[in-house]
Formats: sequence, C-alpha cells, structure tokens
Amino acid sequence: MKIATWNVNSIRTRIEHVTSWLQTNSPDVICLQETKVTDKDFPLEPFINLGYNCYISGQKSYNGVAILSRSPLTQITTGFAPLLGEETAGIFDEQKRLIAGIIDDICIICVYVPNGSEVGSEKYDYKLKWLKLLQEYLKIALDKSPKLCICGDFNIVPDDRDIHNPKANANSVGLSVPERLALTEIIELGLNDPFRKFTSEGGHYSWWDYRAAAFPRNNGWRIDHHYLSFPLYEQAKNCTIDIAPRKLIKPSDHAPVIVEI
DNA sequence: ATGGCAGAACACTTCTGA
Repeated sequence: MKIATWNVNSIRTRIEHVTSWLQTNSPDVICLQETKVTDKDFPLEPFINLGYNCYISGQKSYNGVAILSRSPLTQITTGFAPLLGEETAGIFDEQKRLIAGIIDDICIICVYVPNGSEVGSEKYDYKLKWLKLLQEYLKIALDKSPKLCICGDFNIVPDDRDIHNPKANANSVGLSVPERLALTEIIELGLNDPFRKFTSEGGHYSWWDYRAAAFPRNNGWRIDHHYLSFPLYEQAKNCTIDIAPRKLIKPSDHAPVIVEI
C-alpha cells in the first residue's frame, strides 16, 4: 500500500498538478494539506473520476485537509473532539487541520500542524498547544489502532540534517527546542519516521521557499513526514520525496512524500 | 536586518505562509 502526503497550497490552483501526479504514481491513499477551500467548493469530480473516495475538512482561505483513497475509509472523523471531547478540543478544532479514517485495520491521520509564525509569538504558543493536544489524541488513537500512520505537514525540522542551513535558521520557527521536544514526545508514543529507515544523509527536503531561487539552490526544509507505529514501520518497504512536481510551472512550495508498506 | 514569492479575499491592499 502506497500512502502519500502533499501540502498542495490550494487544491483549486493545483488541481492539474495533483490529478496528473495521481495518474503517474497511483498511490492507494493521499493526504492533502492547505486545500484552502470550503467543503462545498472542493473540486471532488476530478478525483472521483480517477477512482478516489474523497474525505474533506476545509475552510475558507486557510488550512484545510483531505484524504483521498482508492478503497473506502470507515470511521471518518475530523478534528480533536472525537477522541479528546469538545471541552478539551475547545477552540483548536476551529481551524481545519486534522482528518482521520480507517482502511483495512490501519488508522490514517492527515495533519496540517500550525506554522507558528515567529518564536515567542501568539501563533507560536498556539502551535505548541496544538502539538500537545495532538500528543494526547495520538495516545488514544494508538490504543484503539495498533496499526497507525499519521502524515502531513508538521512544520517542524526534526534535526539539523533536515534543513540546508541549520545555523542561519537556528532561531527560526520550526527548529526551536520546544517544537522539536513536542515532536520527540509524539514519536516516543511509539512512532517512527520511515524516511529515516532508508536514508540517513541530509540534503533531502520537502519544502522550498518560493523566494530567492530556493529550489534550484536546494535551500530546503524537510517538514512533511510520515510517522508509523511499529507494526507498520517494520513493514515499510521505501519512503521517498518526489521533487518532480516542484519543478513544474506554478508549483506548490511543497513536494509529495510517499511511503510504501 | 530585510526582502524575496504565492494564494485568497469584504481584493488593488492585507494577511498568511516557514
């Protein structure tokens, strides 16, 4: 089974790139982030025509996540509330950043972790709180589903191999100690990054700034990840970043990442 | 230290992204 994740930076703007990529790569499941569209305006038809079942949770202008799957998913849920309760989820479900479902006996969770703006800002504080809720959510999800795959745009650089210039960006959002600690605590629930099962060297990225010719210079960040519970991690056959769509005209600033189990 | 680019919307300017 191939499970892809891709921050598309507007599904309506990227529709040709995404449908073409699906035809070439035919993943069983693709998790999308930053769809930037309300559910009533999501372009379902091109994906249905390609044989995908579509599960979407969007909002106007910002955020928005979706899971497309060749086989139907069951137990679709959105946000934290279904596992954590309305009271704990609170305002954190207002932004559409999480959608989950079950395929076979595998729990698939698609996330768009908040960006955080700047270290120390209000949005940064929101990001850290959101990650703590995600940790609580995953603890429950792993108890229910020993086979679990969470993937998406984590907006965190796991370690210094995962960014072109760690020293110059040491104070940037995405690299701070509290963010990395939050990610470590999530991983310690019993998850592993399959990309690092197969590739140990640096220089592999999933996001490049649109500005300053970052992509041709490979000035990138690896911030789009999969995390697999142990039974799936053991089975993972490969995990790759496909930079081909990043070379197209008017690309997303992120490239898709694919794990094969 | 700043700007550079791209997308969306109560749109020609502002917010957000990382």
